[in-house]
Amino acid sequence: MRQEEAEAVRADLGPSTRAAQWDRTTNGSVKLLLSETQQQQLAARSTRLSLPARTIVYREDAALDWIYISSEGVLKAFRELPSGKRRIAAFLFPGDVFGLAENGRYLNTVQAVTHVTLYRIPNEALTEMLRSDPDLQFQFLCKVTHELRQGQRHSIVLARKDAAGRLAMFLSMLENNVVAGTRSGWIQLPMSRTDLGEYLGLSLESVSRATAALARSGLVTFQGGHAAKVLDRERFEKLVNAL
Amino acid sequence: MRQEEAEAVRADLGPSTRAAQWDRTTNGSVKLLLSETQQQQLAARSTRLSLPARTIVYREDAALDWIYISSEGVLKAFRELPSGKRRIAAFLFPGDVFGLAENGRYLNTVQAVTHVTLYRIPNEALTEMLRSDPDLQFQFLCKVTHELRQGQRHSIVLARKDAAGRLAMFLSMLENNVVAGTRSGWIQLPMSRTDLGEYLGLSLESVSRATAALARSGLVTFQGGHAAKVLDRERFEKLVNAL
DNA sequence: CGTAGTATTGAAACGGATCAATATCTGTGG
DNA sequence: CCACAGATATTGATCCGTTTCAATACTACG
Repeated sequence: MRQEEAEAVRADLGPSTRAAQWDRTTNGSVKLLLSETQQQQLAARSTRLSLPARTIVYREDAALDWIYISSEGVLKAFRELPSGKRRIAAFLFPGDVFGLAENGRYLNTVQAVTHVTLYRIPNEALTEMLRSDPDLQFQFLCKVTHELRQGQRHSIVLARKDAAGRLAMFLSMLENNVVAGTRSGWIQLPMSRTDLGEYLGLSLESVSRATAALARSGLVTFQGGHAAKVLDRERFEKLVNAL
Repeated sequence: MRQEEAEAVRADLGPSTRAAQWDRTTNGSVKLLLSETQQQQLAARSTRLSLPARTIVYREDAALDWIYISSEGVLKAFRELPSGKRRIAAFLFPGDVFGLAENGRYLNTVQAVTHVTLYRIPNEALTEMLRSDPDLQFQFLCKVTHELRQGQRHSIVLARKDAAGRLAMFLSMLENNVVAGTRSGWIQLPMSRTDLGEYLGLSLESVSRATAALARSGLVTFQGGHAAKVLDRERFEKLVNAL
C-alpha cells in the first residue's frame, strides 16, 4: 500500500520525476532521492555536522539561515508556550528534512535527542537550486506534503481521549520508522517520558501509567524504559485502530 | 509581524519571486499571487464550480483527479475513523488550495459547509505547469508549507485540556480569517457545533458548555449560534495565550 | 559509589464524556 | 404566513480518566 502510493506519485508526475525520484526510506518517511548531479551540487554546498545529544540545532524565532537533512539519530522539534510548557510538534528521523517549513524565522526549536549527524545547507544555496531545478523542488514539495500528512496523523493521535491508545499509536508510528538493522521486533524509544508526554499531550505520569497499562494487559513489554516490543499483535492493532 | 513574514519570504527567494509573489489574503492565509501569464494558463485549464452547502467535493481514498482552489464560502476537510467518528482536519476558506497534499488518492473527504464557489484544475494540467514553471511551483511549495503551519497550530489547540481555551483559540483563528467586508467585530461561525467539536476534539455538549462559559464570563457574546463577538479583548487574549 | 535527573506509583480532585431530557432553529408543506 | 417535523443546540446529573500533588524508586554519569 505504501508502495502503491509511491507508484502513484511517479505516475502523476510522469517523465519529470525520472531524474529525481520519490522513494520511501526504511524508516517509513519520504526521502529525497536525487540524481547524481543534484547529489554533487548538494554535497558541494553542505556541511556535515556531528552533534551530541541535547544539542540545540536552532531556536524558534532565530533567523532562517540553513536547511538541515538528518542522517543519523533522532531529534525533536518543539515550541515553548507562554506558560513555559513545551509541545513537541514532531520527532525527526534519518532522512528527514527540517528547517524548511518556515518563512524567514524558524518556527520550532530543534534539539538532538540522541547523538546525531546532520547535513546543513545554506538557505540561499538551496533556494537557488530549487529555483533553477523544478525536479529538485518537486522533491521538496513532496517532502513538505509528507510532513503535512504526519502532522494530520499527530492531530488524530491528540484527539484521542485514552492515554494507552495514544501511546499505542505512537509506538505503531515508531515501528514504521524502524531504522534498517534494528533487532527484530524491538522498538527503540530514545526519547524521555517527558518528551513522550509533550508529544502526546499527556502528563509524564500519564505516560508512565499508560506504559504500565499496556504491559499489564500483555500487549507490549518494555525493557529499561527505552525499548518496547509488541507481544499481542492482534490486540495491539485493535487498540491502535480503536479510534 | 505577519507582514514581516511575507517580506522575509520575498527576501529569501530574491528575483525569482518577482513574477509570482507571495502575499497574505485578508483572511490571513497564504494566497497564490500569480503573474498574468500564469493566471491565463490556470484560467484556461480550470472550471468554475458553484456548489450548495453540504455538497461533497471529493471523498477520501478517491482517485486524485483535480486540484481545487476555493473562491467563496467555507468547506471542511475530514476523515471518517473506523469507529464512525469524524475528525475535521481543517476548515477551508477563500483562497485556500486543496486536493494537493495527497499522492494518488485524496486523504480527506471535503464537504461544503456553506454555499461555495471553487476552481477546479485537472491534476495533470497542474503538475505539467509546475514542472515547467519553478516560480509557480514555489507558490505551491509555500502554500503547502503554510498548511503545515496551520496543522501545527491545530495540534497545539488539541493539546489544550480546557474546552473554553480551545474554543477561544478557534475563535481567534477565525478572527484572522475574516473575509474583507465582514461587519466590524463579528466573527462568523458558519459551521455547526458538531463540526466545531470534531475540529476541537470535544463533544458537542462540551462545545456548547464552552460557548456558555465564554458568554457567562463576559469575554464573548454569541448571536444566534453562528456569530460571535469579543467583548473583553484583554481577558480574551489572555485566555487564548494561556497555554 | 553517590548524586542528580528521570521514572514509577499512590491518593485526591477537577473536567470532559456520556446519557438523558428539553429547547431552539430550519426548511418544508399546508 | 403559519404550523409542523427533523435536525441542531442547550442544560443537567453522573461517571470515568487524566491531572495534580506528593512520596518513593530507579538509572546514568561523574
